[in-house]
Amino acid sequence: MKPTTSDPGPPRRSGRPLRPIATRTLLDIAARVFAERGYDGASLSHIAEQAGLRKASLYHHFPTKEALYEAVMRQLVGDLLRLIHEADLDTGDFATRLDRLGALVIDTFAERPDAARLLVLEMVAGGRYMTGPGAAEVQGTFMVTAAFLAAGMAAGAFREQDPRHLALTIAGLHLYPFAAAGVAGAFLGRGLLEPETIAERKAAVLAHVRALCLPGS
Amino acid sequence: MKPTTSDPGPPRRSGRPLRPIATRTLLDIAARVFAERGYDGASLSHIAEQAGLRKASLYHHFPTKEALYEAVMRQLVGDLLRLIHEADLDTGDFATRLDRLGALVIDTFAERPDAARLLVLEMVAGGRYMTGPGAAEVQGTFMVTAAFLAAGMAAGAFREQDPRHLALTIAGLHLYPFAAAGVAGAFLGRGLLEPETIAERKAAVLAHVRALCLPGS
DNA sequence: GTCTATATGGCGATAGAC
DNA sequence: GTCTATCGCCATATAGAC
Repeated sequence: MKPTTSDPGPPRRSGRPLRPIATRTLLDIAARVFAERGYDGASLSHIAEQAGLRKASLYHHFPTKEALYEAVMRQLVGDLLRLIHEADLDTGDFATRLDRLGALVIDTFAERPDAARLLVLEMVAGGRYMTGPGAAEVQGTFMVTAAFLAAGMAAGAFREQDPRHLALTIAGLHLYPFAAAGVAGAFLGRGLLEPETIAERKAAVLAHVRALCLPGS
Repeated sequence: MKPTTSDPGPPRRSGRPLRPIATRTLLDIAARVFAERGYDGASLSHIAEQAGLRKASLYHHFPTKEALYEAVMRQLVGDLLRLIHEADLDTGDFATRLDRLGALVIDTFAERPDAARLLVLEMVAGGRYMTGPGAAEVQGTFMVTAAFLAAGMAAGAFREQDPRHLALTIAGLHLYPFAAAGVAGAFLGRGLLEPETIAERKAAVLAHVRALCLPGS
């Protein structure tokens, strides 16, 4: 039945690269798949397929699935922290800095839809990265945020309240709708990531954060 | 060391029940495991082990893993919706009803830590249940919330704003800290589910929601 | 740097004894 | 209603050709 000689198999001949792939490209594709299906639900076969190569070829770039995932998370968190540092959040009055930070976060999640999903999946279910290499970064980000809010209160610019719970609340109202973009979009009747919806959401979030922080009008 | 005579294999001899398990107990255990590891990460072996029986025995209670998961989600959503209906949220002025609803949600998540995790995991990653039997319930809950907020605005009790984005924000500030209870507790320096922390969080959330909804002090 | 082919293990699910 | 035993499949990971 089968040609007994060689039968090179279904897809294509072996041999040379044809089209080598950049590790950075691989990371972006893997990030998308991990964000869509979670760590356990994302198979290397599927990631490889999305990247246009074979599962075994992934092992040339990363030694294990865990290592690939950790690289994805490391790059994501690194990008986000760099972004925050580049925006100068130390100038201007407290209300202005509040607006700038909020707009920056919304724009970032709008441009990288996987970011909120990956972060929330990590914090909720996994801790594959956060309980480990990323723990310090996450705790640090919360601490910095709480410190900023406390400073605003001490300066009399923000209403007096528990800065840690305020930080948790602000994180939640930012992260959740983008992490659950599908559900949110269905509720809004229009994709959350469409430009008009993004603009709506940004205006709403800035107003919400102001209402939470600034003294009564 | 061990009685050498029979050595019936690792766990215990075959045969009769010894201790039959209630399906409701099984659902609670499965809910905990699904909440901790996600759908794909939760193996039937592990669920069975937690329940004190063998993997194959689960198939007497549920025909497939999907069916078990759907039963878990159905019970969870049912419990939550029943709870909301039992609390009479149609009496009192708008500010009071806002407080009652907030306190109810916090108390619920405090008592059932898996609830927020499962809901967020569903909305973020899966949609195994929500894109299907549960879609209507979730959308309906958002609609009802938005309608309540809009009614408060029309009555002049709440500040005029987009009720849909306000509903998303309130959902996020409620859900996220409980869904990410581990991260939140590490940041707060004390477990989020300890009674003192719960009381703190409840007071903060009620104040936050009031600040978002009520006109400037 | 990508491929084919394969090793090994855990998964969901089934059969049938007790 | 639970058990032991097993099936078939797909997962991660490895070996080695080109």
